Amino acid sequence: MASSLDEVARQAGVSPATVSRALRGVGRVSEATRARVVSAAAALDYVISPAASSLARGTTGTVGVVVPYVERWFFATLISAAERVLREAGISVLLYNVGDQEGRARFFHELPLRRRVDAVLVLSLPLSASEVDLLRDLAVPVVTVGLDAPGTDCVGIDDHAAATSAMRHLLHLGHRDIAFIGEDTPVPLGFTTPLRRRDAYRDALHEAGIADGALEVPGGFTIDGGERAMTRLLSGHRLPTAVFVASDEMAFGALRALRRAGLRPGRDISLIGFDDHDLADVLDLSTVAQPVLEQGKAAAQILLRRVRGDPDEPSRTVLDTHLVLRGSTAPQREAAGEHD
Amino acid sequence: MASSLDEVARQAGVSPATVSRALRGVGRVSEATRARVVSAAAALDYVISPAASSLARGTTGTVGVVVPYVERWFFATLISAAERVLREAGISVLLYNVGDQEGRARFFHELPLRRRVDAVLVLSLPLSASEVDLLRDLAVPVVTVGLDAPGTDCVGIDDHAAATSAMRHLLHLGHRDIAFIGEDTPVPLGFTTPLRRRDAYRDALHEAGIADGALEVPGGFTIDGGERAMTRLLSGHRLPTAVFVASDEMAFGALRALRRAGLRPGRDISLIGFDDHDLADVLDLSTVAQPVLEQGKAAAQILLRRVRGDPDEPSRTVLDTHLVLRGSTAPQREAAGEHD
DNA sequence: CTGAAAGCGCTTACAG
DNA sequence: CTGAAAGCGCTTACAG
Repeated sequence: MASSLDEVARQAGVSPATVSRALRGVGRVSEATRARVVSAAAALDYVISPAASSLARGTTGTVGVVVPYVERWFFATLISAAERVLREAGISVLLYNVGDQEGRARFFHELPLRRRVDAVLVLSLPLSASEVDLLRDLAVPVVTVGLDAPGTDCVGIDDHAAATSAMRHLLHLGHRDIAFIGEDTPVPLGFTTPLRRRDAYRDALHEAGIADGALEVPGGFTIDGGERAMTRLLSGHRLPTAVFVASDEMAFGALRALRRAGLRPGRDISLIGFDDHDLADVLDLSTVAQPVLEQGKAAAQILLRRVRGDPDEPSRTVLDTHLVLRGSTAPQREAAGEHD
Repeated sequence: MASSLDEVARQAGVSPATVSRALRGVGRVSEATRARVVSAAAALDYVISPAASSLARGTTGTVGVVVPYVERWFFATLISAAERVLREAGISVLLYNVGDQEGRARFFHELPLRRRVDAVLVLSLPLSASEVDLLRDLAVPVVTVGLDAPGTDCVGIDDHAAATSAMRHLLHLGHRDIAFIGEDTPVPLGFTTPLRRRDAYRDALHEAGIADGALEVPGGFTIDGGERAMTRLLSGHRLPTAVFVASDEMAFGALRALRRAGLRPGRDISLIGFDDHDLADVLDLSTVAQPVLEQGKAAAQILLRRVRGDPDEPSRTVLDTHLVLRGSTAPQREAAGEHD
């Protein structure tokens, strides 16, 4: 097995150059010759050597996909959508999962992508300015999802508008005592998602004339973090009647905290999440739906265009979101919820 | 940028061969020479060309990870664990997500892995006999998780024993009318997981003297499939008092069906799943926990050993499972549940 | 310890 | 339309 192009050439009675052309469909090759080459290649079970081809051509037919947490639904779904588009285009996907600090530091230090890929897809991996520079030094197209990295093609949603719709929903239900579970730790440049959702929370309160009522708790965008945040809210001196949680997974954790406290979402306290996770429906969680598959797909398609040489200016693609109302949000009850 | 080994050689005043040796730490190179080479490489920001190196050496420093559904928690978690081990060992991971029929057919037809990887990791992708052969033709080590593919290193759990523990739990609680949601469609060779869990279900009933009480519904291992299956059970002429669901995600769907029917898990009907999904706790679902991260990690470590030339016979690694009891299972109530 | 040389398996102008 | 030749950037016996 593993016969070479030269063997195919010998078998077909032509030169290696002709085999190369015939098999890739480039240059002028007579139909008869092409047929001979193709059947010789088939007979020998010939497979091109990607390394040799890559060395000679200078491109790799491979892209790098960088992601912080494959194991989380959001990222796994993005990967799934992107990988599909790329695979169907005959492009291989190198996966780098670098959510933890050291993994990420090492990734940017060693940059295993160097000379290995034709393009890079960064999926909601917070990037510092110097990290953006490092990626740019790769000298290949970079497409990002959920970031604002200068010089890259950006795919995302309007986080502020989406979060605002969640807040308006709660306000329309009569809630005025609304808490926010999100992230307030300083985040790397360009990863504005948590901040935008928080700003929308603040702005909505402000707009409703209850700006001084802001109650924000960090949840770290994990299930456990969401649970801790909600537990903190439950043990605070002021119990909100509703909570806007910046991600569904944090909201799942919050639901667990409620269950443990014997409280029923919707009835005792309203909860709205963000994402429309696969399981939001199972948990009866109201949420802001964002098109995750579509974002992964769009990003991959842009990447394909870039790999094929599209010279346009960096693009910005903003996809739509919408509210999905379920049992976890309900009108504020007249009597209850007044703790202060 | 992208300087070559030759430039480093010139800069360091040595031959390319010496640079190659010095940088990779093979062969005899004097300390002084090595230092000169290293600093020249650093000064030139030299990065080896993977393609050239791979072509010259015949290995790729890359492994292929094949998986049916990245977007599902179980697979995403396996990937995460395996990718980490491999990345930390300096090995790149090519991801192939081929759950759908066509994608999978095309994958095995084109075998994009050929000449591209040093080894393959197959994560719970049902393989037919001919597919196993195709992988073997790759002539690289193959490690599998959750399969019984001959000639490969297998990592997994004892599905029969694990499922038996779930059944025993239900039987101990006094349930005798126990249904099973799993998969009964013919599955490809070697993917015995669904069958083993089903067999354990049947065997347990048999052992308990209620063999004629088997009630099996297919759920396709998806959330929606689980919901449909449970809905079917709920509309059947015989309502079980407990259900063993062969995966947590199907159980989540089943929970949704229960909620829609106004039934409460644990009180009205007992439910036990399989996996201990991240969200099983949030949903208060009793389940059989299997060590997913550990399986991914173990598989990757075996893969590493193989890549490094371990000539041992194919190995079989079986990891432990354990019951996790939560609110979705409860004792059979004396009066209720008698429908037939 | 170090270098010259061949070779890994393709691709691509350049001729014809 | 087809071929000879150089080149892509490493690695590895083989000498010394």
